[in-house]
Amino acid sequence: MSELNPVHKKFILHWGEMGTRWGISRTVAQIHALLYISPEPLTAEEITTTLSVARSNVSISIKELQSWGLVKISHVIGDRRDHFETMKDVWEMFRVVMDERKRREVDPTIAMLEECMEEMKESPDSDSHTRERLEALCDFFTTAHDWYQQTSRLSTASYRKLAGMGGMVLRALKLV
Amino acid sequence: MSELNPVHKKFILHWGEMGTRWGISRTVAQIHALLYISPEPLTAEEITTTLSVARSNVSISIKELQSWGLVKISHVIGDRRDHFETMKDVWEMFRVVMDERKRREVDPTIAMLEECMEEMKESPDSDSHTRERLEALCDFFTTAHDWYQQTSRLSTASYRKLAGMGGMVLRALKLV
DNA sequence: CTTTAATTTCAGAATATTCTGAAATTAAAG
DNA sequence: CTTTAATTTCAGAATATTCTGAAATTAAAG
Repeated sequence: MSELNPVHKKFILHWGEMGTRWGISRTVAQIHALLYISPEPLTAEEITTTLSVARSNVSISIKELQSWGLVKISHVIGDRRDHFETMKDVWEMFRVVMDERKRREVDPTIAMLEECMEEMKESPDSDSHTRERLEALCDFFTTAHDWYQQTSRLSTASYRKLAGMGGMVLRALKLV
Repeated sequence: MSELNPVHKKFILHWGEMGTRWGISRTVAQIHALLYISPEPLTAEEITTTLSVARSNVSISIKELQSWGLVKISHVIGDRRDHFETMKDVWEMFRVVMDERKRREVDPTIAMLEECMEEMKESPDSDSHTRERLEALCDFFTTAHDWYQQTSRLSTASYRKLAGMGGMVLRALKLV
């Protein structure tokens, strides 16, 4: 895995670019891509040489991936270095990312909106327009949050089943 | 709307920060927040003074919001300036954002994965591990894509209904 | 305890992004 | 056509982010 073929390169570079569009640093996303296609866990040193980035950058980026719950340390007997690997189940991977984004961004946003609405109670007559808008947003986020709570713990197989039945479900519910 | 009260400020600042976490510039997100809570369309000049940013920054940021389909121009008789407004339906708003992100990021990623798989056909025996991983990713994205195609055109009311029935649906499908 | 490999920290360099202000352009009004 | 308000463009400043390389720390091996 230390010499990348053209397909490896293409995938890793693309994944790195996508990362930057979603607020993830390029290196973090590239390391994730590399670990994802690597047949076995890699050491920090191997990642360094394969991606041509500084050793320290790899260290920090791996910490970041660990904080997202995307990378785990594994060890090899007779080798004292840390080896890193990422989950291979794509559905699980996206669930982990969604969970973390919910925790980091959606939850604080709901909290902020509730605080706003609390503060607006003190001057109840004025600014009914703002109240209305913030209520609509809060309502959206809490509904989405509830839906997510109900579905996020489904197994990969259930997700697939649900996705496959999409059209049927909607028709049965007379939503289409 | 040119003098912001504490709740307005809180909301706009928070929305701006959230933007940066998702690859949107702070000003772009703040303008979106301001227009969202504004009872009527605003001119670029009004946005400039309210948010204390350069006029040119407002111009560029509004172009960006327009490219996302989130901001529309409206006109007032007897006033030759452009007035800007954003949609007030939150569900519609997120649908528009999802559509655009799909177009800009998911579609190119699926295309990239398909290209990779095409290129790997030429050396079919080697690297079955990479092929497997890329196939899993491609499968995930296309399934999610299909599901999205089926559900994204639902009305706001249908979304709400579906979200409300979440648990029931899953039980009926024996997924829980 | 000493040696050495592995890892982390962190100041500052490199880079990328965002923003400003002046100049140029566009277009409405007269 | 001329004037003027409105808007856009864009070079470079300001800022934020990412990355490097050296130094410090940690911890395994002997």
